[in-house]
Amino acid sequence: MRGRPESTIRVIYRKLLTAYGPQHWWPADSPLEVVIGAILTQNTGWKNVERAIDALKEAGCLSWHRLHNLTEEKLSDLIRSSGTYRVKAARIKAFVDALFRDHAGSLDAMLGGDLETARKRLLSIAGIGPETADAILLYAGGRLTFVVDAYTRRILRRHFLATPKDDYESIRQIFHKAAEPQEQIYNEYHALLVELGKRHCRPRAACDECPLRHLPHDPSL
DNA sequence: TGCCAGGCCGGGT
DNA sequence: ACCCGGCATGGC
Repeated sequence: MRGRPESTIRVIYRKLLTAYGPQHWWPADSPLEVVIGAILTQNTGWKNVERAIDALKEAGCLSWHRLHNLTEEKLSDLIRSSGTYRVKAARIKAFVDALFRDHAGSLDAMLGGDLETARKRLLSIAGIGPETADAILLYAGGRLTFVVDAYTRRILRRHFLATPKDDYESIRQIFHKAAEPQEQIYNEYHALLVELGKRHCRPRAACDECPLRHLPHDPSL
């Protein structure tokens, strides 16, 4: 007796995990580093972000209180290597300000409680959009919310699981409905999609070794 | 040597 | 409701 066919979303997860193995995300030593990294990596390669985090570490500024007391100008200097550094300094400041103003400096408090409520709190901070909010909730807070990035959208379109008119929320719901609802799975799945994206969803990338090449897809997407 | 990266915001149609 | 430019460094 055959059960209901496994959804393509689950098949993709299995294939990626087999091909690449566990990714051990988020690449950070603490929830604080996850938050800072999530903001710094906006439209920026991770290498540049690592440098900026190293500089913050070197300067002894990787604590909420230190960040809170640092001037925005000084902060922007330290994170220069991550690009768009004035914008990002303001965004980190806005986050830290909200953390102390509304949650007495407790990240657990900020990320706790009802999920959608916590998510809306983050989205109300200037510079925290849906992807950054979900990354913080999942990787710093251990909350069950799927992170959708540009690679994820592109991969789903390639495999006819989404169309160009599907927005962030609709793609997020595709995963919430089809993937196994476990934090560990969401954690690994997003990381695996990024790995796939880096290897096969860039200009000049070859598809002949793509782990998903045997699934129905449109190579031109 | 250009083009691009694990977005987000604000202004113009 | 979309669409687009700005933000900016370092890697490939």
